[in-house]
Amino acid sequence: MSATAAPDRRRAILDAAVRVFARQGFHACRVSDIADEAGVAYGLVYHYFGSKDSVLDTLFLERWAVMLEMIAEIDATHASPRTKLEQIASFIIDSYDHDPDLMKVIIVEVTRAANSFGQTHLRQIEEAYRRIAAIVSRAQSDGIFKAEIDAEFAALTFYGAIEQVLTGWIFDLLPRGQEELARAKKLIVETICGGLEREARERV
Amino acid sequence: MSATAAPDRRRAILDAAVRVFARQGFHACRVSDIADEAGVAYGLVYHYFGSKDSVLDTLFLERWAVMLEMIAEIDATHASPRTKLEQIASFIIDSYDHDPDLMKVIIVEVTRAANSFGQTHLRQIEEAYRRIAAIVSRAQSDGIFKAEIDAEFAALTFYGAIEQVLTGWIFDLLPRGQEELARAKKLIVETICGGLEREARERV
Amino acid sequence: MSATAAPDRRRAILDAAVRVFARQGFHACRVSDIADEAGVAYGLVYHYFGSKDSVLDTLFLERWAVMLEMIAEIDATHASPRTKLEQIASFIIDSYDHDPDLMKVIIVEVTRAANSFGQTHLRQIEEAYRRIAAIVSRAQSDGIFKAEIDAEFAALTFYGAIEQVLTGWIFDLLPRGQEELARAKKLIVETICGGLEREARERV
Amino acid sequence: MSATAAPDRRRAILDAAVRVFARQGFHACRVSDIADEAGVAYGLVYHYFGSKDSVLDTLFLERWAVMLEMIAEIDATHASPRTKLEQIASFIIDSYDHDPDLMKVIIVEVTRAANSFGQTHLRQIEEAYRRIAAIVSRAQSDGIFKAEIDAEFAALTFYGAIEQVLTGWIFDLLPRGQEELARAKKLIVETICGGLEREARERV
DNA sequence: GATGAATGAGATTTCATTCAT
DNA sequence: TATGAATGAAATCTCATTCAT
Repeated sequence: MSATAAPDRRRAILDAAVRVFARQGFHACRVSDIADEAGVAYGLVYHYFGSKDSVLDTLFLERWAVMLEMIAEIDATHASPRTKLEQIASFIIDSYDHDPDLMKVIIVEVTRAANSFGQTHLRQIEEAYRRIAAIVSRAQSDGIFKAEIDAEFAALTFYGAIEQVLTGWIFDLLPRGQEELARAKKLIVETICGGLEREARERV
Repeated sequence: MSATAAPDRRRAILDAAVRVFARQGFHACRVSDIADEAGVAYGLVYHYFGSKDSVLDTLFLERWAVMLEMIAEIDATHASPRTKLEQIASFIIDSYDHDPDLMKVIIVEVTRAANSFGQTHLRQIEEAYRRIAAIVSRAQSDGIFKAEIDAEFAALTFYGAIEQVLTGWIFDLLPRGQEELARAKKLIVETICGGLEREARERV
Repeated sequence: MSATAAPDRRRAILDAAVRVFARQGFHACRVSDIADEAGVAYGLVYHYFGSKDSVLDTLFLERWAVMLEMIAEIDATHASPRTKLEQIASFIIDSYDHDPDLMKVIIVEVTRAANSFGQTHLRQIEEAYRRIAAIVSRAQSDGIFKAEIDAEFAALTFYGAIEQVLTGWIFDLLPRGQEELARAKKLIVETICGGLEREARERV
Repeated sequence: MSATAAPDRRRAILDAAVRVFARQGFHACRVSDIADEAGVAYGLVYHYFGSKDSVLDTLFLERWAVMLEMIAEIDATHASPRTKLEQIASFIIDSYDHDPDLMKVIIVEVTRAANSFGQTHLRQIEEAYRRIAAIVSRAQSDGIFKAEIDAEFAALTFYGAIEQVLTGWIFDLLPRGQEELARAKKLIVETICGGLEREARERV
């Protein structure tokens, strides 16, 4: 660590891009908006990144790598399947809590626009599903999860539920406070693992 | 009424737009692509629609109205909550089966980009959640669904699961045949209503 | 005169055009604006007039012919030169009083934009100057007007003064009431014929 | 300071615009015509000016500011009212002599189209009238000009006369040589100040 | 590394005009 | 006469990207 902290302009550009993309949307913003927000010259964006797309790519890839790594770590523990899923949901929701703009950009501009973004992103996203599916799959082998629901399918359902709840917060369709976030972690997993229905014997 | 129906150019433009949006994406396509696909002159798109956005708007609003109507009808029956949810899932999946391009456009370009599209769309989307939530809510009052999971929240989870599965098909992350579609209807509902976990007493 | 007055659509279009041109300007208005204002279908404008330009042409030519005729009539009388000029100024100002929109259109869109409009208009406008110049010229021969000011030149000055005053009213740079209009007739002529300066012998 | 002055592209665009506007008219020319004439890329026009309108605005405002300044300076001297008016007429005619294209653009496209151009321009134009009116007004207080002709009114008349003569040159309705220009300066003022009529005692 | 003027392809949109009915 | 859907050339403006300094 040096006394004169060199200003990391590259980082500044990425951070500024998050704010700008979140505020205006990827398509609606101009490269100059990013430069202005970062307080750097126009051309510097092109010094560090080859294109506007590349800025978004970098943002996504950086963050998604962390998520993949995290899922792997969680899966390596000896926790129960439900606990593992809860940890994954927790991680994603905490990510949103910590940097809502970044998560908004990733969900709204990348995950949901996989169209425009080449196969690279799709493969990354798929990898996350695969890792979640692996957890489900093992739980099925262990007789903890029902065998009749495809693991891949269950993974999509699980991730889709989380993403939709995040989308609800992002677009103000759902109240969003510390308490709600904490509750959401439990409820998503309770819904997906335990189901909405009360067990037959519980019913009045 | 004549045997040879007058060509409805407005309709032709809308139908062409679905194909073009699905193929190239809303942002990547030009208005001339739509006109070419529809076999009409450039300006006619602007004769019937004020702008490129407005074409997408119309497409979404048209289809979404059908969905809202359908949910209302389903809710008006005396079926069980699980059956109602299954009918909703069936309808959406059948919609995809019947016109995958249109559903792709609605999911990829509108639902997931609610950002760019004003509050109008958000309100429409919200209305669908609300209607699903109403079904859940009643099931809770009736003691069929667990009371501890907010109905709004459950609705989001349910819809998110369906949308993600559709996204899986759209982006070829999931096999997509008649059998898969039929299975998906059951499985999504089984996951959300019954949960992934086997009931305790079933476990070995 | 018939009991069922046939609606003169051609006239209606011309009258509507005056209002629309005055309100929005020739370039800023669309042919459909004229049709709407006239309460006729789009294509009818093209039935009666070959083009948008032609509508303006017709308006100008119609009115300008009246003015040329009027100048000729005035010149044919035995009134004094000053009286003749005063009658011309009166006629123009009365025209404005009677139909300010039409005069606005003629001054703002034609007279002052002679550029865009071919030589036809220029020749018409020139003819008016020539007729005024003839009056001045004769007054010079008769020893009533100073001989050292070219008649052509004096005509331009005279007409320019009137047009500028009209412009002042049109753009609200000058108060515009019945009294002002009446006063203007006198003052323009007094300025041009008598001059702004008091005669030497009158000065204190 | 280098011998080879850096090319001022912004200036080049403005100068090119004058030529193009004068030649083709503001509405009839395209932005690309300006860029071509200036020898710069299309987009540079938009880099320096927000719009085509803004190019014309800049041209007008630049020149008009010079004129307002000049009137103020002339009025600050102790010359006679007639001399002051003659200096103003001289300045305007010299401006035309020096850059006929620019004056054509200002007269034909702005002054005479005050319609399209917001109130900003109208206020500028009005200010010129006001300054001329102030000169007249003082001459009236001093007993040199007739009191019965409103100063505002006289200013309009005076300016209108000059503008119409310029228009005569612009549209080739009047011969235009060095001699004619010099004569015009005298004659306009002689007309407006001294009047067209010979004084009674001079008449035969 | 850093700057921002310069480039120009390409997009949306407008609207005068045509024409089948 | 009268209609207005249909046409498509042309215009403005945007903005990602390049590049000389």
